[in-house]
Amino acid sequence: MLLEIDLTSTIALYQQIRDQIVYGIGSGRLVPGELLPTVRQLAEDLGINAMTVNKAYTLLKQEGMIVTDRRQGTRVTENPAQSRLPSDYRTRLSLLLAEGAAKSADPAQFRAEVLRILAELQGGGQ
Amino acid sequence: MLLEIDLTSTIALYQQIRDQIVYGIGSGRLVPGELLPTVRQLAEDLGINAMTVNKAYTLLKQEGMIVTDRRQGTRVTENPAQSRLPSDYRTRLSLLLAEGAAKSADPAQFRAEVLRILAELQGGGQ
DNA sequence: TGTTTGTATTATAACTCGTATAACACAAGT
DNA sequence: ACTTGTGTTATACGAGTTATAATACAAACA
Repeated sequence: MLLEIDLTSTIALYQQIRDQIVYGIGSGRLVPGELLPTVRQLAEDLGINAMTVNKAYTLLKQEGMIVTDRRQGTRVTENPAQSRLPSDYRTRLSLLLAEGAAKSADPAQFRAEVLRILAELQGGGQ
Repeated sequence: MLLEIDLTSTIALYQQIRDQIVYGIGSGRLVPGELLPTVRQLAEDLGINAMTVNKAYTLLKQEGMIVTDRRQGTRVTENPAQSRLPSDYRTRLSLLLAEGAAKSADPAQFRAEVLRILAELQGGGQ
């Protein structure tokens, strides 16, 4: 998967990297077990410092998205299974859904929108 | 609606205020046209500076959630209708859904979770 | 005129971000 | 043994941003 960053964005570089990898995993374009670039390699490709990439990887590791071995490198986590979504995540999702509901005219219409976005994610992958 | 803030939280005070009002509107506990406390009143209730409350209100105003008049005070926006959700919002939702999908074992199960959270929001409101 | 509303300005301490550099620990290959 | 290539840790730094506050200003209404 090709990663791209926008140096002019207000979103932090490490956050952009993290977001794209999360999106890649969630959409199925990155599969469990898949090998990611090394921190140094990705840093060079993007023309940024390796510590910035490391920061993104550290974040993803804390989120349980990736796993690292000393020598093998970094891989997408094999066992995606968490029986129940973290309460922290549920809170964030609930808030974001509330925001969408507040901006929408009709609840049913908003519900359909959410399902469409989810289907698009899991289907096309982008 | 009673607002509460956590002074020890890492989330900024103005963000906590903003989030709770968004949640209130999205869940229906705050209805269009409803009058919100004045910046000074809310600041006093919470024991914080009025400018911090103003920052939350400014944010909400930019999001189109509330409307302010000089003398009348601040109200929940009357016309919730935006024909289509802002693309910015869709991007954020897509990313958050991707995160959830990445953390879930089964896509269908995750879909059901999302619908449950949405139903809980629009039904009980908490 | 006085009160109450939101707003603008300014200040400041704290934090963030990205970078840079270096060193470390580990595992595998040679 | 030695080298190589992983991720990791530590430290530092400077530009920029954030969060909160104190104060003063502007507008609307009774």
